[in-house]
Amino acid sequence: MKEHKPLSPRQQRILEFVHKYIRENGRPPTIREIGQAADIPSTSVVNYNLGKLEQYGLIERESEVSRGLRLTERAYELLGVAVDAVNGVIDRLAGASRVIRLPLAGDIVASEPIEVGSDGFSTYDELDMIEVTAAMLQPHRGDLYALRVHGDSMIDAMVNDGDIVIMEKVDTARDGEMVAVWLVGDDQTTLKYLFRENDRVRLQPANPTMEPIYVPAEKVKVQGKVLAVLRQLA
Amino acid sequence: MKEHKPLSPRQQRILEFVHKYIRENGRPPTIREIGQAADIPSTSVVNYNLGKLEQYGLIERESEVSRGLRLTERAYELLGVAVDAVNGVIDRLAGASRVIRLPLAGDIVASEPIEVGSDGFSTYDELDMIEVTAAMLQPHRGDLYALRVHGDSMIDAMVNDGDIVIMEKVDTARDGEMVAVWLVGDDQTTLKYLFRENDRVRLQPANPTMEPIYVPAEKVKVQGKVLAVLRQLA
DNA sequence: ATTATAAGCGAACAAGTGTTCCATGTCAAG
DNA sequence: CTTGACATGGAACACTTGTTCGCTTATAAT
Repeated sequence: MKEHKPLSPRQQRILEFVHKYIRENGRPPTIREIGQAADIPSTSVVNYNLGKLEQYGLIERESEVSRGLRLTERAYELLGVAVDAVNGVIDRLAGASRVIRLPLAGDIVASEPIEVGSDGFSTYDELDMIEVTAAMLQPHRGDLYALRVHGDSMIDAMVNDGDIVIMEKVDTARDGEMVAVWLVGDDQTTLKYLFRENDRVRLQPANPTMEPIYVPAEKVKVQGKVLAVLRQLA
Repeated sequence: MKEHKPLSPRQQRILEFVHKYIRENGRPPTIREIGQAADIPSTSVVNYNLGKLEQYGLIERESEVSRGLRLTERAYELLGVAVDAVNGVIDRLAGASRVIRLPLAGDIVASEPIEVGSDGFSTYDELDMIEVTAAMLQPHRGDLYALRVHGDSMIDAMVNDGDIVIMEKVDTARDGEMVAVWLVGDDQTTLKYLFRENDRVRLQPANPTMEPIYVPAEKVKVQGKVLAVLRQLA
């Protein structure tokens, strides 16, 4: 029978961190990552405490292997996650609609109009999908798709190179909505807030320090409505 | 659109091995373990082929991190595990939650430092939670939390009033990472890319048309690392 | 046949990560 | 108060693991 003593606060923190790290990163943490998370400045103290957790049967270690650490069944019981895990899975399966998968339909660059298929994107390779939580998106009628921004030309829209823009496939928009428009004659796609003023259109940049542009209405082709912008930092 | 070519036999073997190894070991394999399993005697050939799989969107890698490798959704689908038994589904869901709930810990404004609870955000109202898909986030060690931007002061970070910033609670950062820093003396929070240069810090705006600022290192307090920016359009 | 590109390979190097050493501090038992 | 067990911490070391270099071979395109 393995020894079973109360865990020290540090050991408790280590165990919880390891569990969370594995769940969120798909691999165990390093000694140094554990030390940082548990406020232990010395790798030897982390090693010592891991030795204790191993002695208590809560973890298994592999010698001289990077990330050679795993939680045992006993650890999961101690952490109370067996039941939580099942409930979590049921919750997630039931709530599957909370994640929406969208086709990453291509790039958006200033010098080209947005090209999308006319049949609901079924022509796209289904493997290029983006997942977003439903809460990120407004109610919408048109099909949704995602575009990745290519280049610095969308800076006035507060959109960076590499950002992902979630679009609704519409060709009309209400005043105040942010849209992707193709400017006929200028041969340019731009993302701006759209306002109709008599027979021209005011296109208002998202950056409040920048001035709007005014374009004859017939030169503005709405190509989609912007619902969200997603930016991952490398 | 990501390149999508038929996988070479070696790439197929690598992918299958990686999947099996993760399932059976609870962590990704090393370059050398992959080489041994796929009969590839050279780590640079393994590295080359992993680069190809990454290019095809089948894996994600992390530079200079041991076992810094993960399979993407696309890879799981290509491997045909989406139609596997419930066990497989639970395995995937338990192993990599697709939705992560984060506390919306408050606002970020230029004139105040970021204030976060010291006890893992348990003090926050559970109704103020943000959900993001796991794919949006880099692997991380610190706790995560979300802040809503208040005001126009983050424009140089390409972040708008009302945007949500996903933060990792760290107080140190590597060069090139985007961080929230409190500038002592200036009484200002700013979001910028951080680079150390001798005894001062270069803070580089996200907007490529803007110039960096240089600050003595002791006046820079890192308050968190920016992992993602989410923007909902009204 | 030639050329360009893709893929392969061994070796060295760089960086990450686990282990060990040694000294010090804390605490409980006697 | 002393002693022994336990825990801590910094530093160095040993080893693991990822990346790069320079070259060769294979394959596809012309």
